[in-house]
Amino acid sequence: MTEPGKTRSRILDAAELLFGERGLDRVSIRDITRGARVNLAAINYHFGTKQDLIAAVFERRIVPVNKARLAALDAIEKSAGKRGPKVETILEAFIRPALEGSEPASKGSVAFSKLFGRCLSEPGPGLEALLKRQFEPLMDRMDAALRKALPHLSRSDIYWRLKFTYGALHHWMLTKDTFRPARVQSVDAEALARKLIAFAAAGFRAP
Amino acid sequence: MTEPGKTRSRILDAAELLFGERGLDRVSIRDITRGARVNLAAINYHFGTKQDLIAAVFERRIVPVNKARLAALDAIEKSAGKRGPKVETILEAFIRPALEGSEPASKGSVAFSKLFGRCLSEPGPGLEALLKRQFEPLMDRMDAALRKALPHLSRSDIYWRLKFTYGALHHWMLTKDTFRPARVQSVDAEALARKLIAFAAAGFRAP
DNA sequence: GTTCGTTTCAAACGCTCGTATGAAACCGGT
DNA sequence: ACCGGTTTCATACGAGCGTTTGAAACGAAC
Repeated sequence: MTEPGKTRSRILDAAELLFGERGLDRVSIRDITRGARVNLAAINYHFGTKQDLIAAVFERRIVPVNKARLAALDAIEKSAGKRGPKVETILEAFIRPALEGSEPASKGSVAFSKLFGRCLSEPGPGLEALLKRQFEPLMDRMDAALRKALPHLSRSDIYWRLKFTYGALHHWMLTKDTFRPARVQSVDAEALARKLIAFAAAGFRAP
Repeated sequence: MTEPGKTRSRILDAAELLFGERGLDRVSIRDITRGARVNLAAINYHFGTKQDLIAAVFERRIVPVNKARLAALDAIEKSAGKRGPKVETILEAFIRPALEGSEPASKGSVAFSKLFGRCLSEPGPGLEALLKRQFEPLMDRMDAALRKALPHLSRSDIYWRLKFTYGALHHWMLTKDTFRPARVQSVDAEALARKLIAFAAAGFRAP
């Protein structure tokens, strides 16, 4: 018998690792239970369907990331006072928690980054409702903050420029160093955040 | 017996449509042969493995797109003369053919857009060599053109800013209007290209 | 009509999948 | 010790998968 009380988290850890490495559909329930060293039926018992497990794996990471994003927005709005925060600061509140949430000092780090990129690009049937619930408040807050920072920009332009920004972010999280030529050095999340914030802030300020 | 001589292209069309709609792994060989109204063994006969079929589906679209990109780069370099083309023009040469290639006046249009976004974000084992072959010359040309247009930028910065740009492009092609709020109007490829070029050109010019 | 290479066909192979089931084990409360 | 709810277990179910195989059909050349 597996060590009691740990089955659930072992499944979540193994699933996260494998889903990150190989994608959601190329990982079977048996792969996960093998990796977690638990019985096959444990997934059904603890989570229900594979789709439910996917949602649980994702949710345990995205919820704290988006909470941190909202908290960061609160903090920057509070300390900016009447004029509101600058574009760079707003983008940082959006980008940094995602990158930090995907790079804890654990071995799940690369896995979650890829999983994050994957699930946010192609949620699949089970995740769309979860994503909508999770992201609508955050996107409304981002929209409001960016409108204040860039009052001449239409909401439509804000939407599209924000979509380009998170498209680039998700793409990086998913692909990391794929196809990077040898002449370009790899970057960590910190450096990537700086580069993306500079790029996107300039893009937001485009005429 | 299926109408002779058409089997191969019927398979390619059906596969493209289904891979685009549902992703590579969620579409079985039987789904494709059902959609194409051909015999199950036809895929093995004409293409070999499923992986080989994926590569063939993708290759028949990406090759003309990248050819058009290189031709567009040729044309703008020729007509710009000594000073070289502007960043916007370079980005247009990169972005527009991809969007045009994915929106022919056929019913495969949305399918290829998603397939393009998907394969370029996560190629999978069979496609990496093809992608490398297809993209290395293009990326070298883009690098050279952008260096000329922005001589103060390091090659590293050019690489990362280009990655953000195509990350955003691929993300849009894959997700289109997912999560777009009702207050924002949908855009066609033409309008998207204009917006992304403006955004990215400003991002390239960031300090 | 015959031959031969190509193409299509029906069926099989060997395997894996996600989900479900009933029994056994566990643990805490009485 | 007994009970009951929870958890783990081994196994089965029903279905589907990608690949292969040998025969039949086809079409062009002689």
